[in-house]
Amino acid sequence: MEPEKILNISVDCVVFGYDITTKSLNVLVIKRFLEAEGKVLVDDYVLTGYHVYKQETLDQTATRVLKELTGLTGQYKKQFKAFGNPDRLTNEKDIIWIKNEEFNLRTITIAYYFLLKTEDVDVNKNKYQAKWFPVNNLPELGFDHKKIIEEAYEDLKIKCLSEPIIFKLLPDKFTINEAQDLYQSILGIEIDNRNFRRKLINKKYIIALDEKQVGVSKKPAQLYMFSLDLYEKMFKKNYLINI
Amino acid sequence: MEPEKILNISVDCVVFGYDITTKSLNVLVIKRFLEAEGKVLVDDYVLTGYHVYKQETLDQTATRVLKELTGLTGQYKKQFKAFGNPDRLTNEKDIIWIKNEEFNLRTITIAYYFLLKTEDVDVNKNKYQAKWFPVNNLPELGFDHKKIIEEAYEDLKIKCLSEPIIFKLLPDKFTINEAQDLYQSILGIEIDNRNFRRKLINKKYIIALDEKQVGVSKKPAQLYMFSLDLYEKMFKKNYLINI
DNA sequence: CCAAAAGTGTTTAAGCTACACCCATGG
DNA sequence: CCATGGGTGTAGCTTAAACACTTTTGG
Repeated sequence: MEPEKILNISVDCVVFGYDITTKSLNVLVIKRFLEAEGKVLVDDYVLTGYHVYKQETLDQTATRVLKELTGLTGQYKKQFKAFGNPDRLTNEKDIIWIKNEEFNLRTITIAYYFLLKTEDVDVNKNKYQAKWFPVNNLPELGFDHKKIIEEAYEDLKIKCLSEPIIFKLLPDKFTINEAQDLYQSILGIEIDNRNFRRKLINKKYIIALDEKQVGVSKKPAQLYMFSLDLYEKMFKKNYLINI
Repeated sequence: MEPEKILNISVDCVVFGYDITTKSLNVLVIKRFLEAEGKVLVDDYVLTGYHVYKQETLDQTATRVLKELTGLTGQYKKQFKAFGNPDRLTNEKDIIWIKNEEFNLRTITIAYYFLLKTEDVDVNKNKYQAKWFPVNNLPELGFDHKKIIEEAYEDLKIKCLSEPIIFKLLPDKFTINEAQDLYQSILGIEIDNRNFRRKLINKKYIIALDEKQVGVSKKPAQLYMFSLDLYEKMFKKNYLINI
């Protein structure tokens, strides 16, 4: 039996997945479709989310929602904002949709984002018809979910500059150029390869492995890994005022 | 008549006030006191907060709570986190207290912080018995409010390094040394006066006024102001990766 | 004239920016 | 042998960090 739900509080999850082959930062959304008397009433996408259970923390709700959607656990997650405007679920389509759901029209949602790799999710046999879209080319989205995604993306852009979270989006073993491509995708900028290389390789917590890429046509690149252990050991808060 | 409340969703406000004379970053809290049969049951402090009304945004709730407490409007505010652990209101004292209030035991709170000057609040004739405490020397606090304050403070520490929010804590006209003292209070560090001075004075949006301090014994210092207008005009996002 | 706080310069080191070509590999 | 992406070095400039004494003013 399902635990008791809090009907007016939900968690919504912005699942960011990086596709290393297409160099695309994507968001995982699910299909929302409803028809009646042969007419399509609702046909768009939404974020995955769910009510908070009476006996769980918000973090637990987020973890549960991600697992239900993707089967994954232990991924990087961050609570970034609560959305609670009175009109956030009151577009025409949303109201039609909510009629079919056990949903309070005045629901506040606590939004999280997750960082993972697109390849870790098997969207083909997904019961929610989950689908990846590039964060810069989103489909029509229900509720206020476009806004939620945009704010998650802004938070991610800022956070990736000061914390080593990009490695959550990369495979354990990656090349310098892959890391550069990722930054370029997230930030939408061009980075000088020589400067970026030097910067990364000089970090003691970026470890060159005794391994190179295999199975690539052309010159295989040196593989590196990120050591969270070393990062935390040498981490020193710097109070650089930069206003 | 009071608007309809959402009984399980509240907003709590961490009001930071800087006291320029004592160089202390303070938090405004209100008294919580209850006795029965001559015995003191509850005697501590809490943040100000209130239920969200059915027809208002979360930001509006926060603004309303601050106005109710201080009479002030238009102060800098930031929503920084939602707190929703199932056990966050279940300490012994909290349960006693909640019996007297129209409060759901499973309430989720959206926490905001405000930045202002202690002198802008008249605590003496405050009906909530509001009181300032240094953020590093807080009294006993009810609910999970100690944790909320600590997380607000952490957010403020990070944010003041990259955004010109300290000027919300200073008078319109301030001296360089006052700004330095403020940074030192917030961050708990010592800053070299010559380096700090040069840094600030070189900013085009820090404007030297044709005015000096008056009424001070000893040498009166040059007054400056912060121009938000100029700041925004010259603001250029820099994508410095610093991991 | 004295106490107190304001204000001032220089040197060194680190790190960012800009910039163009050769190399190694697999096919 | 060639196409492709991997990999490399330097010089100039900006900015941070470290450091101690003089000046101005009100009382």
